[in-house]
Amino acid sequence: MIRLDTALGFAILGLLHLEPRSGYDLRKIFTTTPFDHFSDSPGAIYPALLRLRRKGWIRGTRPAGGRRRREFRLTPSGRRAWRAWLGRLPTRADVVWGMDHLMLRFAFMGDALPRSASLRFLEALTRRIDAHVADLRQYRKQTGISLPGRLAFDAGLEMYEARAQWVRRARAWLRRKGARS
Amino acid sequence: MIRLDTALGFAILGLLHLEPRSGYDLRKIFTTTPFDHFSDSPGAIYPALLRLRRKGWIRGTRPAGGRRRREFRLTPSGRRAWRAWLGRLPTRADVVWGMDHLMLRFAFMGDALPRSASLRFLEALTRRIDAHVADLRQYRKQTGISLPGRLAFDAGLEMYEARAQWVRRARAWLRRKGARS
DNA sequence: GGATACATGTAAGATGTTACATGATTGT
DNA sequence: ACAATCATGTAACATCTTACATGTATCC
Repeated sequence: MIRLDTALGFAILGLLHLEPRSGYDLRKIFTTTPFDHFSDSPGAIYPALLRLRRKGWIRGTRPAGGRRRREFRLTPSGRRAWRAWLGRLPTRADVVWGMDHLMLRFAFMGDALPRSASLRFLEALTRRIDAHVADLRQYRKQTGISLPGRLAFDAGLEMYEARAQWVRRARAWLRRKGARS
Repeated sequence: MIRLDTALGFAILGLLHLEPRSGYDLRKIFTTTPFDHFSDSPGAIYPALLRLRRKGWIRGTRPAGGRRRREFRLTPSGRRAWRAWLGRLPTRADVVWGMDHLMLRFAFMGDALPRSASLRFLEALTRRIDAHVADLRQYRKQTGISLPGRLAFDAGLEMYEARAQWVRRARAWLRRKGARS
């Protein structure tokens, strides 16, 4: 129904953009970091690295001999793909099905794009979230659900509202910090 | 790494528990409802129905002739599986990787289990979220990240805090409503 | 020399996506 | 008769999970 380009692929691209790393390094990051937890399993990461290599977005050192450390870094075309991904403004689909994605994008954005891009991103995100919250309220008014169902629904609604508040705060912070950086 | 029993399967089980439906009905629900959006594609739903049938959890009418409406309902063993799923208390893994799952479970719980089960569930959830928030704070203190990275991290943290607040409110509501139902 | 951490990968299987195929029923 | 909607399904492909297989470097 929606085409979210694969989260793991772009997370890897983002980490390799910061510095060259091996598959093992990536695994450690995914096991250690509490957020944006991607599969830390070799069965996900090594195939993902292979796919990125086949797309021409990364290239790795090729050490001679057995199983030895192999470091990957972005190619110019990989960097372009990465920036293109980061630069996309949030869509309704992103808000409904890929909020984690959006946060990942925002987190990486500061290192690769000008601050104005982050601000534009947050601005668009505010609008999308507000629109979605309005839709949900509309739905809630029209539809009868049981008490726990309603409570769970409201939990979802509140999460979007909390997110919207955070976006507004983040915009303010970014404007302030940006003014002196 | 973690074994989340498939969301779609249990969502279907939950909907069939409320009333018998066809695959087409389920698809319509998934396209129409704004929350807990599961794939509305026939390529997901019909195979899922087949799997549930093979597990012996649902059975369907078998209309003669071509492609005609086929209604599914839970078997006794399906009802047992369903209650067992609902009755599980939240784990740390649920909080980190499956919050949507948990909300789905809570939403369905009211129709199948006594109110005390919902209350126990929320109590356990509070403890789990609080523990996770403490972990995240700990991580944030120890780790240096860029400004947008930190902002995104804080967004995650705030979502958990908002969720924790909602849980406390939900418990209060449920206790109040329960007292007179 | 053995344990442990470093390091890369494959195989089997589950689930989901997109796109396609097909038939039945109802309204005009 | 035809279109729209109801209704069920398959095929090809991508991705992830679990479990396994294997080799290297370092420390004691």
